[in-house]
Amino acid sequence: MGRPRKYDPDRALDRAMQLFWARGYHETTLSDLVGSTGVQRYSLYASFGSKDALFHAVLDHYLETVVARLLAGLHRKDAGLGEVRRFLDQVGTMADSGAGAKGCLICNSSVECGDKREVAARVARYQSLLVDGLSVALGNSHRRGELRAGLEPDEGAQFLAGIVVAACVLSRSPTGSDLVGSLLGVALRAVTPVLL
Amino acid sequence: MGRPRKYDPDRALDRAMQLFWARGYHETTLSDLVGSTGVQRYSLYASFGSKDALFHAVLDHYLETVVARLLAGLHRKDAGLGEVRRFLDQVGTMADSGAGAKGCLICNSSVECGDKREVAARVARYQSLLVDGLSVALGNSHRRGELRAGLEPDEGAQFLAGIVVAACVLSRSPTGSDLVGSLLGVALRAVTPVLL
DNA sequence: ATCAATACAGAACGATCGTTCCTTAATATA
DNA sequence: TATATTAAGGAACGATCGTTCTGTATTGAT
Repeated sequence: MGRPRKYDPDRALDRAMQLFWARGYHETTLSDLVGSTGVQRYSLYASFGSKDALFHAVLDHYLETVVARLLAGLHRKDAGLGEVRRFLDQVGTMADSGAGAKGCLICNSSVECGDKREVAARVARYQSLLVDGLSVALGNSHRRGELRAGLEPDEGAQFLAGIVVAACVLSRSPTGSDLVGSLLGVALRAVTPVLL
Repeated sequence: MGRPRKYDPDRALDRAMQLFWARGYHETTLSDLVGSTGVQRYSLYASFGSKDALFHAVLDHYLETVVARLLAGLHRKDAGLGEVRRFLDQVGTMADSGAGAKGCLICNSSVECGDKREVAARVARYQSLLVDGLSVALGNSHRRGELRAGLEPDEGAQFLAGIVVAACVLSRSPTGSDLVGSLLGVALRAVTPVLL
């Protein structure tokens, strides 16, 4: 009953995500969101409650779409070093996307407002998704003898998770993105056997 | 001539640095700075010009004090793998400093407002200081045969610079700081010879 | 056709931001 | 001692922030 809404909330959520991703939480204003989504202020509040609540919804949306898609390969039961390599390649490609690289929304938000409980929870979830996926893949690799000698799968997973975070952060700065190639290359070699 | 100022500008700069470091640019207000430095608004403007200008001065101050002290060992002419190890140990200690870990002011600022020219310039300077210092040390190590076979010094320097950035970023989140140990440990092993 | 319910559109709100003005106090110099 | 100069202290400014209110339009149900 009542007048039907003229906009698609999911579409608005996606546009809001792009904005927060590119500009960060503080530099994204309600006016920006209104302009980019085409949804009026009041309607945004009716749908999401507040700027903070919208931001949290955006973080969840990011986890469910961008992160899930990126980690899909790693969470396969039989994932191995091949999936790890493909995953790192994807990260490298994102970092190489030029001057407009936005990095990772979760990593950015962790630095910018990680002291807020609701954000910290999403950051924790992101990190555990990342570490767990890598851990599964490296565990399989370990059993198959594809892993660097002396490297525990969990240790390698924590290491590579850190590498990914670094790649995301570095990709946001013009001078930093030059480092991503070496970072990912050496990291991958560090987990693969010497004779492979 | 004229009334002498009651405060020490350098002391104020240092207090301002602590505040920006802990809270970031956007969440640090002029009122916060007045409260923490004990210097009145007008005097802050007289000394530094604006919030932005103060922030840039703070970044320079950070580079000249915190970063310079941290990199001092690496920039010694005869620096080698020992200095690299000590440097990474210091980074790890900073990351382990508990829940109140602030990470690195430059890395934080790069993520939060790296799109501003004045900030990007400091970020670039930071990254080149880091890479150059590591490059010198790894170059010496290479000549002494202390470096992992097949690893170019410059490539290793870029790799380790990325590791440092990751450690700084991860140290700001409670769940991330758990990863720093593995990150630094595996990274150090990745640049040292297998039989060492 | 009428009514209840919902959304739209935009004005307007209080709070807070960075910044500046104004008065008073304190010093160096003449 | 008188004066010029600079800083302190605090009120006040315009702008912009996130948020809410008001009136109108548009639908489903009775």
